[in-house]
Amino acid sequence: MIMDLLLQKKVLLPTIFNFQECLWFLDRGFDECLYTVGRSSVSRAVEVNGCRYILKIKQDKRSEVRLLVYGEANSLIHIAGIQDYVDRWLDLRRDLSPFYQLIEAHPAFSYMTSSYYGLRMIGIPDLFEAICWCIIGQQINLKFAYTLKRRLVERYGTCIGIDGNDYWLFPTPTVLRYAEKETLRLLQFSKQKIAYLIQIAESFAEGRLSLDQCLISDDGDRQRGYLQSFRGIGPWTANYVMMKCLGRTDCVPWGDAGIQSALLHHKVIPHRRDNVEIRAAFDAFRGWESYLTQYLWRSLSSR
DNA sequence: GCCCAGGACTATG
DNA sequence: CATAGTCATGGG
Repeated sequence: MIMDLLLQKKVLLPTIFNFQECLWFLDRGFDECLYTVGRSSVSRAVEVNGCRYILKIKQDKRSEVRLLVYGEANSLIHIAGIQDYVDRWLDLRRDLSPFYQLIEAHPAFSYMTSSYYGLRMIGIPDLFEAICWCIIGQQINLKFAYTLKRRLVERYGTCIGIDGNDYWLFPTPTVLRYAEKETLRLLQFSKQKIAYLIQIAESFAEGRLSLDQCLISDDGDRQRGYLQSFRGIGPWTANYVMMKCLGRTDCVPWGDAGIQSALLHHKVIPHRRDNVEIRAAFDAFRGWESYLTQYLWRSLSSR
């Protein structure tokens, strides 16, 4: 496939924003297979309205951020959908000032407003990808989770090459629902996770599970209830998806091992699995729990 | 060898 | 309702 530069435009940035900080979180030293982080850019393949593109988001010397869209020559450009994808990926339509006021006032976390200044919620705009990523990552260490994701993507996803670089699209529900269980076992997925992934893929393919249905109601409890009605989606996954994909700022993936580690490091809780103390820690961030979670996860990796 | 990983589900009291 | 057992494998 020959990809041409179809469009180039300036990205409208919110006030509290630092592209380098976002880039750093996007990379974090893990073996990410769905995008490539460079010194001042990030690139990935996306599918919007059935058309495939390569997106490159790049910061230039004047620290302006530009979006470059590559695609097949003379193909349609679904710019609204692409823009929406980018906005949701880096949470660009959010005013973070209320969150910064809260965190600035916190004795243990106030340093984050300068150390991590401008870090946005790094989202997973595609719901199917978000849910699958959660199931993959349940109860295993992150490094192994990235290994499993790469195996899944390289076996069932779609590769798009441009300028000698390969970009991968996450597998579609239509493909994954017919994946052979024995093959997935060879890729070292557990039987449980194989069953979850295939059932989730079926639910998407048959229209029972979709972003639109998640967003029928704005009510968090309803969204959680809907998501948790699918096998493989528990409280942790539902809340993770609500913050990373549905754009909610008020969710906590309760039970998350990373949150426990971060709160322990900050001496905010005395020991892991102290649910009372953990809830108390989030109490001061009502409405912005998702962002506190994001910043706590950020604190787990150091430069 | 042991315990923990960015959990969820089932069985049992 | 609360708790224990199960799943899988890599990493420290």
